[in-house]
Amino acid sequence: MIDIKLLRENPEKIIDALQKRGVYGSPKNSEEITAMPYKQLEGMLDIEQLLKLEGERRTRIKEADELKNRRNVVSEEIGKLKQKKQDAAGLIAEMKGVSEKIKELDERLKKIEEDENNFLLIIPNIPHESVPVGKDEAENIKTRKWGEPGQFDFPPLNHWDIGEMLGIIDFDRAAKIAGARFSLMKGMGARLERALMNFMLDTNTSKGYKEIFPPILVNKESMTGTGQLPKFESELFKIGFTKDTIDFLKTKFITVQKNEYETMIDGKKKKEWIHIEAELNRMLGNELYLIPTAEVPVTNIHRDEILNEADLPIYYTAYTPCFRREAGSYGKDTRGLIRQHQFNKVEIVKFVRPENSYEELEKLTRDAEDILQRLGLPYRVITLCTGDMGFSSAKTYDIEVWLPGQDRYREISSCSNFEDFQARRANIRFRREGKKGTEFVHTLNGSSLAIGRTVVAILENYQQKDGSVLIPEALRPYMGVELIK
RNA sequence: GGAGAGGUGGCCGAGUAGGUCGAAGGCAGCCGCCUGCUAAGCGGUUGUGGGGGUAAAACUUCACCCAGGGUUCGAAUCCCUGCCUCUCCGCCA
Repeated sequence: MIDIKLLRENPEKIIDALQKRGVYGSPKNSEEITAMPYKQLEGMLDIEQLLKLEGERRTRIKEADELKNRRNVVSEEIGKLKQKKQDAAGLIAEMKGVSEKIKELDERLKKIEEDENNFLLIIPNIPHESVPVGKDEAENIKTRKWGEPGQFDFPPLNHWDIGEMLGIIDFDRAAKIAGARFSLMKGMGARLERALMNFMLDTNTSKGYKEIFPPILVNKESMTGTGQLPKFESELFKIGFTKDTIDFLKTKFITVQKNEYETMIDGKKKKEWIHIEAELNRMLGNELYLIPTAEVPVTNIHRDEILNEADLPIYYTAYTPCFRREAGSYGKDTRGLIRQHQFNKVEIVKFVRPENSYEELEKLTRDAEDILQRLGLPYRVITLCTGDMGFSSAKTYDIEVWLPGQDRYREISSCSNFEDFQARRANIRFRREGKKGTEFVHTLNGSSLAIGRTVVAILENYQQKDGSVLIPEALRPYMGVELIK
């Protein structure tokens, strides 16, 4: 979330950021924004509208606070009068009116704050000044390269062919069990997943990352904290009813907010009441989401906490399965392990002081690269441009691994500094030694690495002419074999 | 799933026949004093967020005693709903 004070004082900075990301402008439905800011999800962000909301918010606060002050003062007087057994009927009558007025104002204020907050939640982060300005992935910058793509004296195969030939990946049965974009790993394939997970976790913990094994179902607050919600709900798997279903039911029942029905209790007919809208909201509030990345539960470990300066930096690493709907990528990567609804990943997450978060981003990226180096997989590092960066990120490096079967580099890790964007949403603060007040921490994370894609890289880079696959040396202790054949 | 108990400031812990409670007391922390040093002792001080105010402070005001509603002139205190924790019974990996 962006800082509302920054918006107030330097709106041009926010506008500039949105322009660089290509999402600034007046939406067509501007008259609807106040009521439903999320209607802008696919469109442009009209900052002037937001400023108007903010101005109104402050006016209303002033009005309500003055009345509340009056109520507090007079109520105390009434108390004193009553103790002295004196008459206070006049004051009480007056306060009755004041309280009603306050209630009215508070309701309006609440609505304004909801609208404003909903708006703030869909504004992306401000890119760091070092991020190249560009409109899409074509303008990303190749930052560095490690290793050279290997030369093969035979035509290298795709990983799915290798996997099926070796009998270690079974896509057909995975489709039978679950559907498209799922995989079934068998024998040395399953073993390879497990080996990579342990190898990555061991490597990270040896560098001081604390190992975490978090819940993989999380609530709405956690998803909002890291930025997946409200904007990217369609990317997530959800347990229970979806928002669409609830919204549909609401439109059906909205005219009958209170329903009476008969029920049998102890053999007697009894009338009961139910608030349908309240019930639906409650159902929606109880939903859980499958995590798309360990970033979500791990970053939310410290949600609503005030950390000590001495606790920072905090380094975590976590293995989790990850779940993604991959809506809107129907034609892409339909074969193989590249794009799955469920995949494994080892993640690293950092909570740091603001002044060294960029230094920490470099270190974090190097730590992710180190895994690839130890596995002997050639890669390059890409600095994403403003138009290609994720919603929550201020700066992102993608690491792309060389895949001979596809004759190209493919993303295997994404390392980002979110600055205080997530910390503000998730309310993660720290207190400086000897200073009053609190500050938001900076959060960072990166994959180290996506395990499924690492399997792809190993199969394709280490394939042999006879169809077998050599195991990288660093992995042999975990695999127990040197070769899959 | 059934029965009961409870959720108060960094921690412990008062406060439930509603009124001056942001909240007694203790611990921890901070600042002084004292002491050769440490400890003990003495005095003072210490929450978060929003609004106004300021160059920044000072200052001022509102809100916050799990969350959301309600009753009331007024709620930590009363009522409803939800969430969480604990104990017992049942069930279960």
